[in-house]
Amino acid sequence: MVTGKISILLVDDHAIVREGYRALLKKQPDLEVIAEAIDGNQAYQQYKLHTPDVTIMDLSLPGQSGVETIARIKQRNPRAKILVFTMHQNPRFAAQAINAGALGYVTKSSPPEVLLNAIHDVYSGRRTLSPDIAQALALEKTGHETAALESLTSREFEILRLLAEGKSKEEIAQTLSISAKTVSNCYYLVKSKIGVNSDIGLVHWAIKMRLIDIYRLK
Amino acid sequence: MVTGKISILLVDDHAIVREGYRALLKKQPDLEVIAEAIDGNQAYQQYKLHTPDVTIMDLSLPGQSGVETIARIKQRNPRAKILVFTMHQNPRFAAQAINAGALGYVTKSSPPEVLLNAIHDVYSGRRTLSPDIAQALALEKTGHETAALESLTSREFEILRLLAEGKSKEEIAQTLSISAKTVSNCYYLVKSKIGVNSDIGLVHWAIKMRLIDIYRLK
DNA sequence: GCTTTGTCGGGCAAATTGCCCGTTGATCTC
DNA sequence: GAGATCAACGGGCAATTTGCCCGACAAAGC
Repeated sequence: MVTGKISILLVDDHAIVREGYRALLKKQPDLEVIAEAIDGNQAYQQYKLHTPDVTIMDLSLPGQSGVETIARIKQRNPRAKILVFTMHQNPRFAAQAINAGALGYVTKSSPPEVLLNAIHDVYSGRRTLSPDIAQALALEKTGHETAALESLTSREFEILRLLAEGKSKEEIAQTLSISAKTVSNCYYLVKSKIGVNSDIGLVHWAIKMRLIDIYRLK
Repeated sequence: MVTGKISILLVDDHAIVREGYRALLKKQPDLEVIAEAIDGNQAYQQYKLHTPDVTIMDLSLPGQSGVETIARIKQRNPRAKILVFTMHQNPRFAAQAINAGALGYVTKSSPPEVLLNAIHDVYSGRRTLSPDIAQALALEKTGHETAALESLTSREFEILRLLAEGKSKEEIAQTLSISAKTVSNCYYLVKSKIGVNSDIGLVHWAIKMRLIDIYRLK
């Protein structure tokens, strides 16, 4: 950048949050917000247009999800530096975002300094997690219910999530291009692995494990 | 107030959002933030201390929920003017908040002017809803979801709740001293009445309708 | 009176589950 | 590089559950 400042693309659908960003970042002489977006598509377009040094992104966006948007941006530019800034304290969300290519993950309940530090970390290519998420991820490893979760293969996990979200086995079979029978078998394995014996138990488990966001259903 | 300004208590657990509020409200000569709180308890204490003209409150707070906090404040001072400002676009949340005593409900995706207008409305004792919520509530009245809920008989309702909580049909049959077959038939009727065709859909529906409290399960 | 409505259950074909199996291909190991 | 392991896939089939029908009975409404 000619200015020597770190250029930032902000992605958040809440006006008040963008207002907060501007107020906060304006005080920082080395940071400059060069563009904003309110959903995943806009974010991608703005990214293409400006190629900012750092993209700060919320995960709950209207339409295309934050995780999908991260993946899209990373596909275009694998060196894109993306910092997730979200209200979700669920370590699974963090894991998903990082897998999709985010370099950092900070929760909105963090103090402003944590965000500012994270921006600099991410700009320098360093991975960064806010303390609450780091702790949650560490604690999650020790819980016994998560033992079950980790025994699931990625395919099982995927199918479990789709089922818990309410997709039918046929829909899943179609979207994944596999037979309904495989979905059914996989479902059976998942239920025995997580120790439930009904669809309803499965949904409860998925909710307790925060695999699905019940407020975003339909 | 001696200042002649509208005094405001801000309740939100996200630092960036409070930052946004300050930046936004600072531009308004007639509004003044006199206190902030990051959870329900603090909100109540600050309310007692300052008795602000208007309390702006998020619903998702750590610990005690926003709705409970509203009720507590209203219990102390029934004339308290509370404006809910939250990300939740679910009209059921709005209905709950209003029942608890909130005077207004604005979503965080609303433009800043909507929030500012709402503050003035609430200060003047007028009920106010952001357009998206007003529309959703209006639609909900006519929507067949609540119609379905009201078409259920008390027995069906009871069985639906037990099922959604994860009880098996045999357990329900035993506790209600009826045959499992009757539970099954009832279940069938309920599903057709509420318009779902799977156990999972039923749980989702029950959650959306707040029939069960998922965080209180086991 | 008579009709409606809620609760209760039987019956039975169709669909689904529970649990087994084998095949493939990738990765790991010795 | 031969052999073991394991994820992903899907077939088979008995046992269960479902979807959707039916009728019985009692209470409430006109």
